[in-house]
Amino acid sequence: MSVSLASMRAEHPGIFADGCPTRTVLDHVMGKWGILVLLTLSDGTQRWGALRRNIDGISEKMLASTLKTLEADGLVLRTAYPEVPPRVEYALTDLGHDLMTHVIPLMGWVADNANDIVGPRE
Amino acid sequence: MSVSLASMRAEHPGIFADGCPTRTVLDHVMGKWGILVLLTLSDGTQRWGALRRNIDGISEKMLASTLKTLEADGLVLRTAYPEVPPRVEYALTDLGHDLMTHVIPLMGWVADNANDIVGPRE
DNA sequence: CAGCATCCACCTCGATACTG
DNA sequence: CAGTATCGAGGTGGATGCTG
Repeated sequence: MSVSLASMRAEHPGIFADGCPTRTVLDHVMGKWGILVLLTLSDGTQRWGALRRNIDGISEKMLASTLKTLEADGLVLRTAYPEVPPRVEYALTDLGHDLMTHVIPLMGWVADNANDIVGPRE
Repeated sequence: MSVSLASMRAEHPGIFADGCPTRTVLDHVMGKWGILVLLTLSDGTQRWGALRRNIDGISEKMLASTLKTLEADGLVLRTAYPEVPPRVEYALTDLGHDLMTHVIPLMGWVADNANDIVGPRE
């Protein structure tokens, strides 16, 4: 495991350069909604409607496109049941869970420190 | 330290809701450039010109506005020396270093897995 | 229920030029 | 060297209405 940008650069030359895959991952995962979707799914499999309700402020359009991107990235698994009415469930893949292993502590830090950062100003 | 979204919600009711400070922090830190600036600064104090060169693809405008936001957030410290020619140095604050403690491992994971995520498709 | 299609307002961002 | 000012294209994302 790398412990600094310099050591990461030593292992992966050109890392984080323009056009590097890491940039794409960053854009997908770190975007406005990506993290919130993944975070919500880290609580367990959920249906479309549940996601929509649990992620405050997200529109159907953004939920759909975010889920599609994350599914294509192999972080989210979509399972549609051929029933009437339709039922579709979303869950994290193993890769997604692995990612959240690192993201959850970060979110914990953000939750603990958000008021110190934003609070004094706004 | 929380280990799940549910436990975070137990500690901080309304966390990650619309308008919650965590949303603002997420937008600042996780934006396209915020993470890259913080990551570059985690290697140590750097001057404006060095940052511009080290962060591939960033424009002067975005570097300026990103630095201003992060400085206002208390994550980055700006020090201007009253010299001719001007010299300005940027460094992480203690809060910034604390944040990067959690971000660096995540970036390591991204570096190791980016090809698995993006590679097969693009 | 779980979406997709369309429209469009905003806002981010890059390019360029200029300043102390 | 370290920025600021201005402009304009393009993308993000919200609102609405419709479908299987």
